[in-house]
Amino acid sequence: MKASDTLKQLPHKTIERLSQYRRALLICLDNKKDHIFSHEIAKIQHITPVQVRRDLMLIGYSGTLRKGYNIQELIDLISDIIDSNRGINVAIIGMGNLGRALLNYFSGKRHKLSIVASFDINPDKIGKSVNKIPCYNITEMEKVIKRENIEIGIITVPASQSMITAKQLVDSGIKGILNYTPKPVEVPEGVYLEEYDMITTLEKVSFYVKMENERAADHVIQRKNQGTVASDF
Amino acid sequence: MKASDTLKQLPHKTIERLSQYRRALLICLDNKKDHIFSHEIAKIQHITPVQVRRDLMLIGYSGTLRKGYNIQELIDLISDIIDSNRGINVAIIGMGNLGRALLNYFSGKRHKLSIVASFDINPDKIGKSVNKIPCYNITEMEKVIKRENIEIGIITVPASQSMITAKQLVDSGIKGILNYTPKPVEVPEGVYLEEYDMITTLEKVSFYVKMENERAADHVIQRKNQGTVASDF
DNA sequence: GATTAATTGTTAAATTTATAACAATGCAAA
DNA sequence: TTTGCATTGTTATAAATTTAACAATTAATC
Repeated sequence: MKASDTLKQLPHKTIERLSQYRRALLICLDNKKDHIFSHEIAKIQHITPVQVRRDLMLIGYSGTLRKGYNIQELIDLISDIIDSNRGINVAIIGMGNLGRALLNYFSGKRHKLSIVASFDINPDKIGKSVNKIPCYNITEMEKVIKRENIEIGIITVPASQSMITAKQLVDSGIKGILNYTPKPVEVPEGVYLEEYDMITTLEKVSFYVKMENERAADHVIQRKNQGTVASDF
Repeated sequence: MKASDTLKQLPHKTIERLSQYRRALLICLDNKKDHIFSHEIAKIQHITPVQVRRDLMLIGYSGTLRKGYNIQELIDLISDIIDSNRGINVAIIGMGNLGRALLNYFSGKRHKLSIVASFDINPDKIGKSVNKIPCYNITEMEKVIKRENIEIGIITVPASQSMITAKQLVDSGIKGILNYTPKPVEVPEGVYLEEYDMITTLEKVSFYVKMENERAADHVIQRKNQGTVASDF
């Protein structure tokens, strides 16, 4: 089995963490250190050192005993694995606040992942540029996507438009879609889809805060009961 | 064991899906149907019907055989589970594009989860309102958080400020933090933290698109090789 | 009224993911 | 130089999550 085959079987969670390791390592580069221990990476990412070592084992990277991992080497290896050699072009559909936020956020962050176009229906936006990325009319989607060799589309239109937008993207030959609207879309086999709705994350935080509140309240009740029992003596 | 204890042990993934089910069900409410099958929910969420049924089993909800689940009942039950009775107040720290996007996105969406304040350091923003939510100076954070009984903070400041912001939130007595910056933060025990970096999701899509491209290229090579072999005869 | 097909609810099995255990190694201190 | 200790790499175990299997049941059809 080729090395590339092994990489194809990397656990999904490992892929996510590799992206996060690289991000953390890029920040570490500034700090004049050239090596980092598994427990240091782990601390940053709120996970265990074992998990870090196991992930690195899976991608075949070896550190130096009692010295840790070479930061630059590790960044390069992770980049080899998760980046595409020739680079991948991305478009954002919907230049509202979220679209602009993503555009600012990504601009120039990754060599191999470039946002090269945005789309909107608002005439005030069409024809202008944000961060040097031109905004096209949505009606030109297929033409631009093919011309610019765009493979990934990020959907940040209003929820009511998410499905039609996904269909347009698919019809334009897109390979992957990242949907930020709260309305799930459907894509045919062969198009990779990631749904990401921000309300779910907030509701999850809310749930665990609620749980913690209730747990704390229960403890108060228990202490009160104990107190009552004790005073009976 | 009390029913509430069972709920405390709901798998994390089930919590996330419950939030998503509710969102989907709320959309379905419009469509004049009053019942929905597990396979219909599953289709919307890109998961299997079994998973849906199993999640609903865990929260103790029973549907009607061959008729499905009552949409309104199910919405109400999920709300009972994931919402806090008395409601939870939320603040957004950082009124850039992302902060504004989240504010617009959430406004009025959930009864029990209200964004009640935002913070920034830009004098042009302080004192004004977006979607009727006032923007305060970050220096007033502790005062406002205590006065407004804010329990959750969403961090959308520039990455360089994420750590100091998290510390301020913790010092103000926050219970949960949702960090949207690419720089992980640290919080003490008892504060629930969810990191969400948008670049990880995009890089994951990118990785699987790359893999699919390589797989397709491999197939072409295989076909070519087969062709070559065949032509030898 | 009997039969068929579809759907739920639940237990069991499989898969995925995370953690623990520990041998091997080599740096640092004695 | 030797000893102790921290750290890696890896296998084994455990936990979490998903999927499968299937009995039970009821609505619709014949």
